[in-house]
Amino acid sequence: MTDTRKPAHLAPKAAESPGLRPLYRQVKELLSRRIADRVWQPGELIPSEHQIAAELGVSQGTVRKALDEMTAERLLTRRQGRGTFVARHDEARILFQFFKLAPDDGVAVFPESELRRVTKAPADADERRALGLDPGQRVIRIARLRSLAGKPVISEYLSLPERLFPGLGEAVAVENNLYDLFASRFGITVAGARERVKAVLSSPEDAELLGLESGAPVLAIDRIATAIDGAPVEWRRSLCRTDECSYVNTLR
Amino acid sequence: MTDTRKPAHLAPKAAESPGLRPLYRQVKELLSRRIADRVWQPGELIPSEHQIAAELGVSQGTVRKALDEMTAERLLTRRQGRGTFVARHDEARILFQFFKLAPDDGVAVFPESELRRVTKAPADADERRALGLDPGQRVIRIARLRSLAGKPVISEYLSLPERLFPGLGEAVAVENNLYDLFASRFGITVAGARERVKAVLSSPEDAELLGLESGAPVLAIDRIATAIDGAPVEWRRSLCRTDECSYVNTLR
DNA sequence: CAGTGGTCTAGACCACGTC
DNA sequence: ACGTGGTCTAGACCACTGT
Repeated sequence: MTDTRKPAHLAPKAAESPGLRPLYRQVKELLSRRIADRVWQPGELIPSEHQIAAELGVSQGTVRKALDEMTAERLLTRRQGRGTFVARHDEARILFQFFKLAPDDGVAVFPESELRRVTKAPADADERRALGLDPGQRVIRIARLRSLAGKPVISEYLSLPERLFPGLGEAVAVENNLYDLFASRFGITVAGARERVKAVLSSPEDAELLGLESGAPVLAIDRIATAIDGAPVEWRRSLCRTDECSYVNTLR
Repeated sequence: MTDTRKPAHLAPKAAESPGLRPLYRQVKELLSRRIADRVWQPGELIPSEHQIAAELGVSQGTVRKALDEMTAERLLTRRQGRGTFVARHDEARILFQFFKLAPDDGVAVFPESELRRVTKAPADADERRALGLDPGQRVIRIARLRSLAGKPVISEYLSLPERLFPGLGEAVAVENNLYDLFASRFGITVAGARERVKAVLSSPEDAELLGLESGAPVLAIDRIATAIDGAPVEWRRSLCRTDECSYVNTLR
């Protein structure tokens, strides 16, 4: 702490502007930006509440409220006695936050993945709509087969904006945990997603991949994943056989 | 405030017991019990933070933290300038919290419901497992057909422990919003649920009800709903055609 | 032991809704 | 004007972690 300048980026409270935001939200957004901009990187220990409070010229309680909300949004993890860390996309987190398919008997595990294809092409209409792209922008298309306990369960198709993932293609072959790869190689932290689930009849190709008779019913999960700033960064369609597992959702 | 006795039900902090809980959690559980026991009823205005703090002999900040968590769990709703209210199961809340089926184009609406059957019988093995019942305990079975914009979309089968819902059967015919009925007639507040979703082939009966060819794929949603205290109070199985709507889930 | 996050307190002022 | 919840502060002590 040799440098204790007060940025005073924050409006103390009663600014005359009508669209007024609480101090702790300003703190939260300032700190979120540091994560999004990789000033603070995944897994890193960030300064203590005291230090941040002193740096920004606000009270520790205000910083705490900001950090609490960021922790609730899974941007941070806090450990009493140790400090506050930028959250990482480890498999345990993915499993809890993003992977909703669980076996009907037994405990959920992270699936294995077999890469089938990686291609690049101009985004089609569906991809442009899902990812908010302009005509002519290109996407990377990935097809892979995912298995639980050695049995193929998910045939998955992803579309990624090529602009956000320059040079992806080799790395995806070896990396099973894609969101961790997005963060470590491309600086893109997936913060949330919206899924639409339907029951459909499997295509002949997917049925064969999954070891089903052609025309068997499968779950179709359409996901649009978004980064910290809310921008869409991935569109994926997962076709799942659900004879021995289910899409599990807890409503609270 | 003529009565300012301090119950002192609360261990101030450093009780010698090892399984120690923070004060605000003790407050939260005490207040949650008042809702579960209907001392405070749905829609009712509860005392102000100040009054509760004085009654329990804790600071306002501690009460606030308890109320904040209860609000996050949708037990309460707070309105600045008005006060804090016990949450009600109005249709808007159900739609947001418990009804995940949304049309692919257009905005989500609460479905209409047509009652098909109400019967009572000893719980079968599946029902006993789902609802935690002992052999011999009875259930109420309800079958109904639910529609969006006049089109049948969900064929639904419910099993309810008869012990919890004495005399249910007539009321269910007129009431579309079941969880509101559970609360107002039987004092049971549904607080959460766990759903398992699969893709299956529809039975001939369900296909006919939903206007599908026999064997068309449908979404099967298995739900176990729990009350404030965590006890299972409802098991339902919903078979949904998803050609024009989807099961929508937001991951954060 | 020092440093961290976690809890708790007491009090101030603000924004909102009602009277 | 008054009472409500919402924000912000300052400081105390506790519980946990590493040295």
